[in-house]
Amino acid sequence: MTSSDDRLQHLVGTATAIFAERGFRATSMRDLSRASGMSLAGIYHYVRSKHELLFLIQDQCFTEVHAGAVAALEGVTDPEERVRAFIRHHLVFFTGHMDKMKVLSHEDDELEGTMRQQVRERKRAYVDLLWSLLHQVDHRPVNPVVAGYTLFGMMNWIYTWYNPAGTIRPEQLADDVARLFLYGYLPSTRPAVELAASPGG
Amino acid sequence: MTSSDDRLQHLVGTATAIFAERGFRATSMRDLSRASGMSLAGIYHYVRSKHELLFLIQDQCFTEVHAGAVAALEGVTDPEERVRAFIRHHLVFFTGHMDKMKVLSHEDDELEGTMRQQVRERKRAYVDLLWSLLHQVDHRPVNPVVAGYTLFGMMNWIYTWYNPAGTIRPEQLADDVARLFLYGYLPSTRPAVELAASPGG
DNA sequence: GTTCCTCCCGAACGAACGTTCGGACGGATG
DNA sequence: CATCCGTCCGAACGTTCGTTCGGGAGGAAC
Repeated sequence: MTSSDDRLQHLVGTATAIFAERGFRATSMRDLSRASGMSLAGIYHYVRSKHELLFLIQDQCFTEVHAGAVAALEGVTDPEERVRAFIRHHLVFFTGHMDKMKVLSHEDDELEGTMRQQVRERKRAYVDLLWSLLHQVDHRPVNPVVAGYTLFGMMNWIYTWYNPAGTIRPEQLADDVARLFLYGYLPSTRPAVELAASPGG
Repeated sequence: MTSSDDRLQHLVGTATAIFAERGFRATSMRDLSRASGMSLAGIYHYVRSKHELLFLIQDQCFTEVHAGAVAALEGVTDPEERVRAFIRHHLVFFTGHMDKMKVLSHEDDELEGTMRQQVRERKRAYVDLLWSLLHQVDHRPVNPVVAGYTLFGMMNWIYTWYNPAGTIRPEQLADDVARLFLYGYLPSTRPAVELAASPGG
């Protein structure tokens, strides 16, 4: 009888959509009740509090995106290609799950105590993965700490402007960001051909 | 008798600090009353609503940062240098006014109606300024829209990690980000000397 | 001395919030 | 049949919220 688990996941999904649209604080349990079809009190059968709902979203999402990144790196050996693979996976995942990722990015500071700690740990694991990738490519003059946070900024900021229904395809976005981060905005002396010849162009 | 204006600015300053620390929605008017030394009702002598307080912060800050950028560009003619000057100004201003800028970045979607519209216009003017700068440098293969939003992501994300009391100096941060955006993380074939020789190093 | 205006506040208002209480329903168990 | 347990809910509880009300204090105007 997984129907109980299904109901919980339905609730988490509804909460994700509304938290993303309206923000965590601005969303009331009555909003969630209305949108999920459950009664106000019924929600508390599945979840201890409103904060636990946010915790479930963030915990699941970090776990998912971390596992996805690890899988995307499998078999890729060239350090530069590994960075590119990380960026590509992050952005394709992000654009494919905008509401989850917006809740991850925008409601970063709402949890407290144990829940906060556990999400922080999952986040740390994911961030450390990028850190290790960045240290394994040659980066002469740039502070790698600044570079890492800056890359996350490039990628995570998209929840403020990217429209999945628009003309920019996720893979194209991922390639642009990867090229931007690795080679910069100005035309470099590196062969542009090798970049334009990437699959799916 | 500017003492009334002073009191208002004191209030706006207090609100900026608390909104930045706790978030707009999580801050109550009673919090502001306590922190500003004014009575709860007294606040409403200076301000029509809690939202107007947020509006004043955002409106003033966008105006200030836009004017600062225009001033920073004055006399700079080389297109590439103009982009670098914009980045440098944005980051030095940001690191120097972290609370204002956090409120600008994080509480972007809280206003409604006329106030929202006016802040949106000020923001538009500032963003358009960067847009025009980016179009005037050679950027062969990269989508300028993606590049512009990405650059803002690089810069605005710092409110999530940068510690002004830490070891990274604002000017160093600004130079790193500028170099990262223009030339990328990988060592380019451009002379690194010209970058290392920038003033203040 | 009366009126007016600016500045300011204690106290309250109505609404909305997250959460809990007590119990209803239905299938499984003995 | 009685009992129990997982599922679910209407109604309420206590709190906090943004805002308003009615008025006081004090200086300026006439």
